[in-house]
Amino acid sequence: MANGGEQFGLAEHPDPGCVDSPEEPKQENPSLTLSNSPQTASSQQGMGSIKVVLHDRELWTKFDEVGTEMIITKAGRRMFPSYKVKVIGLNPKTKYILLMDIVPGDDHRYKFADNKWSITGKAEPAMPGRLYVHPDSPATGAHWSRQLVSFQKLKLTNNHLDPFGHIILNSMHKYQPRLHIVKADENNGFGSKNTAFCTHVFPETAFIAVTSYQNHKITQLKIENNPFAKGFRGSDDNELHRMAKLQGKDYPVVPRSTVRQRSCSTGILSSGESQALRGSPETAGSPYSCENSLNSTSPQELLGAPPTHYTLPHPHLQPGQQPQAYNCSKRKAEENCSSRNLQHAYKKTFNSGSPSGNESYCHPSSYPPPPPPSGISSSPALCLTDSPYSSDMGQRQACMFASPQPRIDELNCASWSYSCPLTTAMTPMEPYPPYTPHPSYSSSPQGSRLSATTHQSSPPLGEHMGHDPYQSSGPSPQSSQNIYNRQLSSSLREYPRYTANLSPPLYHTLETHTHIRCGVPEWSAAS
DNA sequence: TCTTGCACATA
DNA sequence: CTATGTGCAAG
Repeated sequence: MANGGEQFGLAEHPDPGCVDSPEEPKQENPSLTLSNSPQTASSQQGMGSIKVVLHDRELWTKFDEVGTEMIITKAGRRMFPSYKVKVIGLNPKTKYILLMDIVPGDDHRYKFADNKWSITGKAEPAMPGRLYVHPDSPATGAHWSRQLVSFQKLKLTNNHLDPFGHIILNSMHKYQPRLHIVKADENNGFGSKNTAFCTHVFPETAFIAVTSYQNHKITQLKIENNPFAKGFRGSDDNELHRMAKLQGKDYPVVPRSTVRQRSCSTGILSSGESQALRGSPETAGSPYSCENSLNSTSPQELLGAPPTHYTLPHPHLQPGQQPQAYNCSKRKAEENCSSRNLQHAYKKTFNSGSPSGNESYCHPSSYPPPPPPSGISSSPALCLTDSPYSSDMGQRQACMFASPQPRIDELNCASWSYSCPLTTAMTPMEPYPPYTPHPSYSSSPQGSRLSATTHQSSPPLGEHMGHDPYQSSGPSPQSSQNIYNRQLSSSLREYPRYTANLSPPLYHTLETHTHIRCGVPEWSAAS
């Protein structure tokens, strides 16, 4: 993000067709899915035609230009702007699970000094990532398409022992939210082999987690745009009154009607000084997405799944990226991706290199991925299973898992994270210590919500990206980004023990190591 | 840096 | 009305 300016600077559209243009009137950025391999499984799966548009992209862009910060608290704090998307192209009758996770944007620790963000060291070991399953999941394509899909209730916490299923993050670290759409059709249940899913990343939603705001510009943007912070808005007069009140003086309050909010306007940022300048309209568009469908059934395979770690392209750095979606469908490892299979398919980013480049990645599903050289790859996998718990029998649980990294810390994390049942199964396969399953907490009555953990590891940034480049042929994405895929496990298993625990709200966490790299060296915020 | 209680806001 | 989400400032 922050760094922005770069990416946007020019908005070139690499693909005409694909993306949204910067100027689009609204914020819709269609993600494009383009499918690379339409005919492949993906198309069959129907995941290839899915487009995701980030709602209120302009607002996100305003924050991003300054260097978005999200407060994290022990109790859990919502994100603002809220992550809401419009999903297009789903099969109306097919059921899907929509979920989010938030992965490290890089492996740096940041500090805010001299009115700007800079790297101050290496990131802490990633916390176990958790998944936030949209409460409506699973639901039909018709349902999801009917209105905006809001992840507004998702909460962020800095409590590594959080019992509520909130997404755990480290303060002063950069993160990238991701949206995953998993096909949950009955005929294609999680357990089945062909579970397909696609991932969408909007680079403009990247942020640095903080316990208190660092950049005053961000504070102002939050106050101006978040209805719950309306109490802090006000005309100057109001400000004075408010201040006075705080000091114990009670003066009549002036109507603050005058708040100045800006609408989200134009893509250009208004904030006057936006610093960076990224004006990038482009981002809006679509994220890159990839689809996958897996066949692998065995846990092992799952585990073995390719590490998908992908790194994100630096969004920020690259100028004109256009959002595009990539689809990768992998049925079998052999198929599409097979060649690719590099074992790890991951996307690489080239940030520096090609401005417009984008890549998509496919992951081979079937091969166990050799760990990336750097060792850091992350390979999250998704697994879905039907859960008995869900209110609806049919509900499924979704979990992401990835092979853990060898790190101790992570291991530890794993221990406290809730693990998905599948995990267990998988564990054996994994190179690293297994996850221990943990009871899930349920917070919501409905069961629809699951949380999983993903472990993130931090890879060496630069390097591992490079390695295998597997690039996708696709068009280059612009703003949104990439996607990676992972496998889904087909097995449906039930784990009795979990059952009990899983109460209605199911939170499952699995660990996955994923690491996204956005490489931005610095976010400069600007200013 | 982070936590806590507060006033003020939404829903 | 209640419950909950905000940033602030004090600790």
